Amino acid sequence: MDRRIAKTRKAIFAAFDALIVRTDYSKISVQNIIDQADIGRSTFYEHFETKDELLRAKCTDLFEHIFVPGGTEATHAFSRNSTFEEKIMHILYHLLDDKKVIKGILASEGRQIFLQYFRSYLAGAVEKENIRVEEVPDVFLKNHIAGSFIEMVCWWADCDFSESPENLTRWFFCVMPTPIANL
Amino acid sequence: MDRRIAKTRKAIFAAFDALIVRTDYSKISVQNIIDQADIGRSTFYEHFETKDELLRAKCTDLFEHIFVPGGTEATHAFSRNSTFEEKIMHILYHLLDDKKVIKGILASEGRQIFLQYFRSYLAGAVEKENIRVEEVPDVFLKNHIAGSFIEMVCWWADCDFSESPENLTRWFFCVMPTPIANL
DNA sequence: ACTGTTAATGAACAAAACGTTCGGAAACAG
DNA sequence: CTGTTTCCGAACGTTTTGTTCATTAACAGT
Repeated sequence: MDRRIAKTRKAIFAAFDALIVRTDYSKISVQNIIDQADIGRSTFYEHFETKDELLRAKCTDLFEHIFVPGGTEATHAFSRNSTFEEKIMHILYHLLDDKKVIKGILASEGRQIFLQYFRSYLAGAVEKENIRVEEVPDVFLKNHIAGSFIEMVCWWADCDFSESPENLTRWFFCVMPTPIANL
Repeated sequence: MDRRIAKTRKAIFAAFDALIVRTDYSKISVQNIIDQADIGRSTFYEHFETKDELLRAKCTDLFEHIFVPGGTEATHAFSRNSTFEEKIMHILYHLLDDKKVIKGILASEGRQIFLQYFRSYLAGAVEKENIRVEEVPDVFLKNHIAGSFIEMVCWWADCDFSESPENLTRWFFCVMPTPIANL
């Protein structure tokens, strides 16, 4: 509503993005963000209690865009009736959009918070697919699928996203247990 | 050699263990460790430059015991001629020995450092197995195997290690791509 | 047992980052 | 036009950090 609020938030997020691509998260002080955003000290604290909370807000922002169908943008649609494979690829394409920021976060101490959000959103998505593998408990399997996917993305970021989402998706299904290929 | 050094190091490690099982890593100050270990302030800094370095030393200690065959103790032997499956189980049993500390670390901000060490030791172990899956690059596959294993361990810790290493091992091979079961 | 070396002590210090407060200026909504 | 909300930024107290140093105690080798 109030343009001032939106403006300040935007400036803070932009400042954070600018800093995270070139500085380790742990080395970024609140003052750095304030300077980069060109706002007053108390203003920052009126918006976020801590630096971590800012990162959390950033993650929410990021993953809402990726996982929530009715998001503001319709860049790559996440339609409810797409296959599991299509959903996987959809996520990878989205991550590619913010690759610099994501690589920055993953390479820093912000990684943990980021992965926590990633995992929780991903768990929701995996939950919806009805996947079974004989002799293996469901919770175990779900953790394995979400976990492997996350590990793959981390690996992807490590090598600067230098593989196509198509390749990743194909390989991912190759290393999944046999029953999953048939979806 | 010098008993004083060994004594102090031991006291610091013990203090760290005692604190990590009941306090989040990020909330533990160097002073806390000093108080718990009952040593002088400067003494701590003569042994470790930072709290993180202490955690790293702790991780080295932990994983050397698990992964290096010629370790001081021969509790569970990690013989070179055991199968991949046996090695997996061996690691799980070792982790169980320190479950409280490991759970503490994994639930805190120390998680990242811990996992970094875990990953690097594990990569070495996976490297030695000659594993292939058709159509999938080796580096990808190795990352998948090490990554899945780590995710499994994190999940295990999350549910308080309330599953036997035997079960975990069995399930783990169930969800691995087919060619791996034949080893 | 003697002796030169090394470690432990803890008070004191400077520096950094944090999070809060507050009075005044500017922007907002209706 | 007006009452409300946000922004500003200097100032402040707090916490934690990592270092210094003179003193005391423990050690290893002969």
